[in-house]
Amino acid sequence: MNTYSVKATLAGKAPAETTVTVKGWVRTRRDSKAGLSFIALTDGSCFGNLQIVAENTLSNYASEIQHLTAGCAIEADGLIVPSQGQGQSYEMQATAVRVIGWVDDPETYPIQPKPHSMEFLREQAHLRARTNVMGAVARVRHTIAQAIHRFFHEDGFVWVNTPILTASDAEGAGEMFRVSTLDMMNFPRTPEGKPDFSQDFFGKETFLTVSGQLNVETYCMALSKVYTFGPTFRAENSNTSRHLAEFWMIEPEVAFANLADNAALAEAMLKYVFKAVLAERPDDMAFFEERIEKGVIAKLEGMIKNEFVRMDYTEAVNILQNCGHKFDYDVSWGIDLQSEHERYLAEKHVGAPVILQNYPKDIKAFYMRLNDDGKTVAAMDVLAPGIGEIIGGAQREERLDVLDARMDEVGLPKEPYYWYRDLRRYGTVPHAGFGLGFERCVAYVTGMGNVRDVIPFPRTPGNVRF
RNA sequence: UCCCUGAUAGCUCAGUCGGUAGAGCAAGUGACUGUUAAUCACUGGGUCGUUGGUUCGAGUCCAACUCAGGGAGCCA
Repeated sequence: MNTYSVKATLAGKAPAETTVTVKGWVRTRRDSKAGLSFIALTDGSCFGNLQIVAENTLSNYASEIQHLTAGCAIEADGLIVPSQGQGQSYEMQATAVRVIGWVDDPETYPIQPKPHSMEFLREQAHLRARTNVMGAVARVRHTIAQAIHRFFHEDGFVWVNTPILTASDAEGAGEMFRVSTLDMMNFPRTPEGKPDFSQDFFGKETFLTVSGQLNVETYCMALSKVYTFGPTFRAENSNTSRHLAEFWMIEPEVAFANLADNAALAEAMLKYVFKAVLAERPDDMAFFEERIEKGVIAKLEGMIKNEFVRMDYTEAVNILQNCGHKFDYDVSWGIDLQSEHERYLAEKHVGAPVILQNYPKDIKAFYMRLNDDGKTVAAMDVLAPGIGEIIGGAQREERLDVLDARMDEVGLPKEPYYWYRDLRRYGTVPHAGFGLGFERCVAYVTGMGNVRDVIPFPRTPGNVRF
């Protein structure tokens, strides 16, 4: 007997007049004393449930079927037929229902057929995948990841796996997690009494990566179009809906490209992703539209249709200074824009994503390319309404003398970066890239308000339980 | 890390002026001629986050701590 997914049966892909098998978990059970029960079955293959009609003529009707509760695992055999009731295309007329796994103590089973708060579900991270929301998030997350790989692949990019362990202790992107095999109770010490990392596993102090960018630039200088897609770690004590200690990041890097090319790539990539989600996951998006964020679908359609606004930092400062809006923090040229400023630009002034470009060099990283004005660098941030900075990127400084001057200015030692500087000594070319926070992207697409709810097992300060 | 708010049944919450604990959903039992997070009736279910303090008496007032949420900073 052939097994069919819930998705296939609802799409009418199961053969008519043939007994098939479905397998999954009970969402709800409704009884009718007409002598039958309705079981809503999910197997995660799509948003919808398959309705299984089980009549009291089944041998285990009273003993088992009437005791099924949310979460029970079952297999059912039967005919897939057009539904006699409203609300679903097809349903199964069951000839057998086998219970594979009961729910122990249904009263305390956390996942009940009712609304749960996201905070509660976060405490039940091992069970929350069984909910409508998390199932929909998981499928959309997968769709986005696949779309990103497809977008780059179709455009001739090569996926480069940059290292997760790194000895660069000054990548400048944030606090880092140390990785060590030294005995923390009794570690070897230098004459100065500090930990002697020369006796550690790698012979020097080692961390988890905060960015694959510097590494991926080396492959960019050989393969022209490359990107990373992998986990990233930041030991910042950030407690917000947009930060995780462990998150996934996509970092394309393109040779012979400038800032305008970079912005165009970011825009094309986001549009490609949004189109893919709307096309491939209409069921899940309809759910997000109804229960999570009214208007998400129109939001994405608008992003696909309209050109992203490009705006120079200097212009943004002028707008903010003359808009008449009272900000908690005053705006002047040279400051790092506050969340309230970015939000005003994206949400009020433009009402759509904005690509802010050419920031003052003093508030940006050392590797960003110095513009001819000597004051700004070719950096860009993509600000999305509602979530803020979703992408940060730049054209890189390809001129060794300028890069060295910048490193001196910032006070970075050259020796650890000799390999990064070598890229500028041997066949250097203009190049540019950006970083996309994967969870921020998933949150934006689904309308979910917290990145902790779009990653299966969020890691945040004080939370590494599951 | 800073500011604000919160923690009461399995879940979501109410709980007045300090006077001895409530609802809805879920669960159990029963009713109901195909239901759509069904409906109706009944039943069981509580260390009021932790510790200490004030008081004859604390879910309620005070302090500290823990955790969570919103905002900020840092950033993706």
